[in-house]
Amino acid sequence: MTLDGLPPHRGGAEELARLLARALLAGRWQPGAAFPRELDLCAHFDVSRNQVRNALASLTATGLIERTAGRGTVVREINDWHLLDPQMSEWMVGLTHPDPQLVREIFAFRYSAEPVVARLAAQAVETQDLERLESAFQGMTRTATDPEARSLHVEYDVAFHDAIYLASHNLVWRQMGHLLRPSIIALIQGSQAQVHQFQAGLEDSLDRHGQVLEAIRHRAPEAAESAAREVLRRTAIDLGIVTDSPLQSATASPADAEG
Amino acid sequence: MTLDGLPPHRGGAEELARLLARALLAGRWQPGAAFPRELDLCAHFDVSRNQVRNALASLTATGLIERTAGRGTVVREINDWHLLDPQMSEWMVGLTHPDPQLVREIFAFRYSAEPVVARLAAQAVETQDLERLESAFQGMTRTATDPEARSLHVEYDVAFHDAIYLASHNLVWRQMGHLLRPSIIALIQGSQAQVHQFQAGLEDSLDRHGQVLEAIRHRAPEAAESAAREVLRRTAIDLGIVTDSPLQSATASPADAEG
DNA sequence: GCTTGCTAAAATGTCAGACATTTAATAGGC
DNA sequence: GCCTATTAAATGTCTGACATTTTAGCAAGC
Repeated sequence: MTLDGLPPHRGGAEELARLLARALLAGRWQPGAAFPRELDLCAHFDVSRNQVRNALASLTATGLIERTAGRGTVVREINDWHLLDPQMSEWMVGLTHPDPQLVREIFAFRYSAEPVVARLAAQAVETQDLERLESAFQGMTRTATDPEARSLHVEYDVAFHDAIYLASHNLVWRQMGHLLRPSIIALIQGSQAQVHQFQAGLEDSLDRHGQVLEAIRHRAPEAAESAAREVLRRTAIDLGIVTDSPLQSATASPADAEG
Repeated sequence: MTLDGLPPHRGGAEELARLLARALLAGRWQPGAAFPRELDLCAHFDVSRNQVRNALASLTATGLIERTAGRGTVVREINDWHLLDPQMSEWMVGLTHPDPQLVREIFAFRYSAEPVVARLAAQAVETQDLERLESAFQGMTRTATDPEARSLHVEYDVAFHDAIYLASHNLVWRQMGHLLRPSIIALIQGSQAQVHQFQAGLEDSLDRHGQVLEAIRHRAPEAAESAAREVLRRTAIDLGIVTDSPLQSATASPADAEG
């Protein structure tokens, strides 16, 4: 596979890295396949070798590619990707055709993790966290009825979930807020077709979010945990993931992913 | 703070990055403080600017430092560290004096997450996963009685827990196996003093690990979840973390970390 | 025929020096 | 006193040459 069709780029090595990363995330190269050589990239994008090397260094750090002196650059398989790297999340945002498997896997993770995080949040929450949660929730409410403000609504949605992770007051958990962004964005893109249905579901979704907020406000761990689970059930529907126990369906049949 | 006392290094930029990272992890510089300039590092370690820049690029990617053209390099605070980056875990291994807060935070995470992962593992486990688990458990058993083989025992311990994460068959969860290594290593180092007590506790620990294995083998999610929790309770004791509800104590008092 | 070893090619890795850009401090003019 | 140019200091970038690692090919020798 060559570089044909990849758009030109303006700006530094970051832009180039983003470009290549998104091509990789979209599955443009098979795992194990050879990645273009440095000089070819220099020629194709008309940039210095320095920029190419910096960009490739980022891709290496996120586990997308593997480089060996003398042999060249090869594309790594999806199991080796550092999905928890914030950089990776940035690259995923706005991906026009995200890998459906990736969306499912990330959601399955959230479905199992987020209730626990909500429980922790209810135990550790402080004033500042509540302010964040309330602000985000109010933003969601305000932008719910206006179809024009959908992208803004998504931002508040991300902020709300991120606030839950932050409220856990754990150094590790709070880093995972990044994962929300691509996941929620994918949600919004997937449901572009059925807007009416979307509007109907929004009320339900909003209500469930509110219950999480209330549970955390009252420092009720059990309630927060189950309320968060309810939110994610709603999200599963919107994502088009099988409605009953999406967790099972997403994790119990990876036999073909063993290689 | 200068570079005085940092040992010389032989070998590439990776070694240099490791050296600097461990100094940062050990708290040699205060958050927000200025990090040495490129040319100073070149002079002190007698390496090319290229190597220094490559090393600093790694530190930037893991969120340890922040660089700005013209201003210089500053040390970031612990909240911004990418604790989930595999690179970071590598750097942490064998840290002689790990930050106690860090150990507590990582353990608090494991305490909340690992039971859920064990539950998933019991649902998604396959033959290959069971083989990994059994192999690791047998290794733990074999090396339990011999005080000489303690470091080997730790390796099997890490392998056992990693196998649980792998058995979840989720792309996100399975990446977190890295977090185990520094956590478990810290455990072994912390209990170096009371060896007798250690030997006594080992039997208990081993027994609890075995119950997790059995629960997963029988595909019993509930049992796996509570068995995993029991393992971590034992670990909490060995880590010297407060025995009752370590989760609370580790997360409910971060008021001083707010800045 | 098989192995061994040398050689050459191709790829990534490293170096050194000059130059560009960004930022902050400083001096001067009004 | 405020605004603006100048200067210094730091990181960022470019370029060309060279080093190192890996692979493949080919040839000599058993």
